[in-house]
Amino acid sequence: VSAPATAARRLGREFFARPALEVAPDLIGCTLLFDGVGGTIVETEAYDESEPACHAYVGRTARTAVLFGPPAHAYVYLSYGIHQLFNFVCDAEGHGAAVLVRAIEPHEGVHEMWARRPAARERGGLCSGPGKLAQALAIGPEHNGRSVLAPPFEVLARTGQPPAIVAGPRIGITKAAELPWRFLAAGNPYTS
DNA sequence: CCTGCGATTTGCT
DNA sequence: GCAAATCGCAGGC
Repeated sequence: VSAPATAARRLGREFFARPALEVAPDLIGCTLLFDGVGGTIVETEAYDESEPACHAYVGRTARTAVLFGPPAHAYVYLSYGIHQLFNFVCDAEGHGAAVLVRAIEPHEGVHEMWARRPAARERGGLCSGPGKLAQALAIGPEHNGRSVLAPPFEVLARTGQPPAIVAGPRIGITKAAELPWRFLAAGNPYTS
């Protein structure tokens, strides 16, 4: 992937300055790179302050401040005391919303991913889950609040035809579990 | 292959 | 004090 070719595909702030429910399916098929390591986004979930599964539901706190900040920034937090989860902050500044990236199809820097995730048994397990993804790309709490429009982040628009997308309920939540706000690339084997 | 459980920390009640 | 946007391993079939 040459630098001039990727520069033209780079997503801008306006892409993320929309409701998370619009951004989440639009991200399927886009490319996420962190320090040159990453691949094609194949699974996302939308979260919005209007529903209780979203951390922003409780209002602005020290933890959720980033969610209410400007869009196109990273929201990274610790889940179950062990796993880092990476989200794109979405919607207008002042509105708490985000899209969780749950899985990518590995393309760039696959060797680094294997080094960081020796527990993965096959290529399909490198980035097939939000915790795995953050570990494979070496995204951590130090990146919370960072802009995704500048290095080490690089987010690229898809090329070619839009992929087939299927929606379903979000994973691992107990509140608002009925909302079909999870989006997957149809038939893709690199999902969680 | 599939199911069940422990890990480990933070934020909010 | 407890629940949490998960993962990997052990053990059983």
